[in-house]
Amino acid sequence: MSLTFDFVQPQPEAATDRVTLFADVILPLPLPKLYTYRVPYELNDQVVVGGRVIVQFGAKKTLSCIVAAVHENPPKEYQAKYILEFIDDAPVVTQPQLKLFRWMADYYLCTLGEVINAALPSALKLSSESRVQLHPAFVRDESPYPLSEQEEKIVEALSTGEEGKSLTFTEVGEILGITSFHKVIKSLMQKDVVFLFEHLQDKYSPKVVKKVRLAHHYVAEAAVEALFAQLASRSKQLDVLMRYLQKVPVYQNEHLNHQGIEKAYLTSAPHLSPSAVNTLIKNGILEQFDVIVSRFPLDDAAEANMHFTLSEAQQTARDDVMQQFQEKDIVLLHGVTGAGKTEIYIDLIRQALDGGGQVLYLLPEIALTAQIVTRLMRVFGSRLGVYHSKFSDNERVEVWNGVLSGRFQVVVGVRSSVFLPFDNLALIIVDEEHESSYKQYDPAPRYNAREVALMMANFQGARTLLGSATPAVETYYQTRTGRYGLVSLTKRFGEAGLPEIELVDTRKSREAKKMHNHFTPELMLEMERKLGAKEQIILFQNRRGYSPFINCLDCGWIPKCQNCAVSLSYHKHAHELRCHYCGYHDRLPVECPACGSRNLKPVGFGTEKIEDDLKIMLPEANVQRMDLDTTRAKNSYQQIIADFENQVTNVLVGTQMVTKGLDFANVSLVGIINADSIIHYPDFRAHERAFQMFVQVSGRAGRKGKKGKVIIQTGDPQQVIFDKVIRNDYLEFYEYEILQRREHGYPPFMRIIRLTVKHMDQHLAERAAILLTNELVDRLGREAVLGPEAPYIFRIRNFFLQEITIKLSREHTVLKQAKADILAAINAVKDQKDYKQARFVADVDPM
DNA sequence: AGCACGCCGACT
DNA sequence: GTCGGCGTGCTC
Repeated sequence: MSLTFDFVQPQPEAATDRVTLFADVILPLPLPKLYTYRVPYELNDQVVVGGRVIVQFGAKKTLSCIVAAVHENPPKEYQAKYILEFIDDAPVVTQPQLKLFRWMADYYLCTLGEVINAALPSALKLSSESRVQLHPAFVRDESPYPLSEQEEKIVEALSTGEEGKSLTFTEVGEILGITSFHKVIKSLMQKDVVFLFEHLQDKYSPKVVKKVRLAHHYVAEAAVEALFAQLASRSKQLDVLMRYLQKVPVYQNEHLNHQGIEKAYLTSAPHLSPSAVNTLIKNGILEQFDVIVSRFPLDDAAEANMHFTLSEAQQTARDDVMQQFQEKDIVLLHGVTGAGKTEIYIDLIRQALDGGGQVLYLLPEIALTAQIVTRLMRVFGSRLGVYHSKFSDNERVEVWNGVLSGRFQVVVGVRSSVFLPFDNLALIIVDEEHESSYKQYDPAPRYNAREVALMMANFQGARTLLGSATPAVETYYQTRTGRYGLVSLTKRFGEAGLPEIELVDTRKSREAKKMHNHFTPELMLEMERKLGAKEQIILFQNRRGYSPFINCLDCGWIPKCQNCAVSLSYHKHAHELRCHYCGYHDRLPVECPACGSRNLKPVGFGTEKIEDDLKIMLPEANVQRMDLDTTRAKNSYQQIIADFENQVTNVLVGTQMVTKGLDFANVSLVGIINADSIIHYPDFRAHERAFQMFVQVSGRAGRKGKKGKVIIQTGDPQQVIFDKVIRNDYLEFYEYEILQRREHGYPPFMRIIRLTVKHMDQHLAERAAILLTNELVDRLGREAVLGPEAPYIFRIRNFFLQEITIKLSREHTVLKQAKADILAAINAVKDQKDYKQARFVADVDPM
């Protein structure tokens, strides 16, 4: 498939309206190619590449889609349908984005439609089933924007009837009696009159801030003066008024008044009295109103008021990065945890902004906390946009449009922020670049945001700074080949020493019958000691739930998931058995369904059991658990962090979540309950992941000058990896690991593409996989294709799985041809009628 | 992804 | 004899 994105500018000459234009359009569907629609003559000047149009697709569907190219070549085999409506007069997807999206579709073996689908917030997708609702902050007749007659009609329709009434787009069209109603909806959304109705909306309670502004009849200059005269003897009220005018100079620009000011601001200085403010409101001089704000405060005043100074080491590192950017586009900042990388980032961001460019700061989801956002807000104020997956769709659109309009020059965000419409990037920062959560797995595109960021920087001539305490082996390798620059920061900020790491042999303790549940005497003793000293503890156990399975002691029966080939995990709190792969859950049976015995015993342990045991063994401690189960609700994550920060809780038990980006000053002990399950994972990256995990958790121990302690429980303390963890010797770990990778032909020396064949019928899944393997071998050669093989968990959601691993050399030409071959091989199998129901998933660079 | 068209089982 | 099951193919 070849796509062109060349924008054929409609000619401004008189002949324009004679030209027949066609638009190639990206439909938000997993279709392998673009579709061509015809532009109505009279609307030739309205086509915009990157703008949205509404088209009829198939017999029944009208869809909004993105114009990818405009040209004059009528399709030969079919009659193009007309575009029904143009929504945008400026692109919502920019040219650089289209280029990037096309690269993503090619590289990750998916369709452009899938990329667009993942990229656009659904509010920009406008399907005809979408619904709109009056914006909670909208007050009739008080809108700052004039409404057209049509817009008034919709407001009328939405405000008659019960609170929170909503209309579908189709209904809006019916009310207006026109088919081109999308522009009206877009305009209403822009004016904050309506917003997209989301089904989850009831869960979303917007944060409301009380604001005040001058009543409108006082806004004119003469009126303000009269007001001063009127209040001459009320000094308290004058103070308030002065402060308001200082902040909102309505005498310079009357329109400033509409936005008003936070009520709290008027009472924030000691000489100001809240009662004076209330009196002014009561007398109708000020008026109070509510505004819905996003979770993170925008504060213009905070701008540039944070002039922290970098330590000497930080300055050196910063200068070094700058130096290397002269020659290299990509630099790795390898800094131990707690070395103060964030300050360096902030400094570099500031410089990039001063140069007039945009900045993207990527963080893994769990590291994008209120802590870091508040800190960045303080420096960058309203120029900072925040893109987080927990935000509502409307908030995401706000960031999207803010980037387009130039309102947001810096965005701090998660994986999906690589989709935002940047067109002038100067710097991208990928913090914790080794994190596997940068890789999206489930719906296509199965992209790695780090790699996409690098490509985006390449397209836009930006520099990329990768940051990590434990860089991915692939990344570090690139510093060795000289492709990436390298800057190392080895000292912890504030001279806090690295924690002391102790290995404890669980096998010995178990043999000596000294284990207290899953705790060695050493860990128990240390916990008691730290609690006595009023210090805090983090315990890491990489498995949620109470126990990974239940076992009948009499007949050996183990409950299994009915959809997947896994045992069901026991969740004691919910009193349930759950499948961690498909979400199936059931009540815990009272007796064994196989033999009727009541001897059902949990085997193994997860975070929930650790929490439970601790509550009994250390009754005086306040234990909190942090894992997927306790953080599902919207604010629970923040709550757990806050409680631990404020030392309401003493012990935090958690999964991976506790290892990332959280700084707690009072933590002096970190315990890894079971290191072995992490090391012995059947995957070539197991050692790397283990090393990263251990070093990252250890980094949580001991900050602010205190030396922390880490206890690692393992059945085999002799394993080579521990030695490197204890000495925190990344380099030694790297040298060891890179040898393995070279020897066994893994990344960074080879590129891996994993194909998964899925079928409801086990036999057909196997047959299809064998057939596909043969097709692949024919095209790529025997040595490039491994498998097929049933994965460890060979059945998920009722689909039997077969995996084929393809190893390719990293040369671009090889890769390009190989991908074409892979697609051809898949199609060759798909076309056989026996395998019509087989599904094929390609994962490029799997993690 | 949807949605229509089409060919085989249990019902008025 | 039909209604409807979902398997297959198409949508500019």
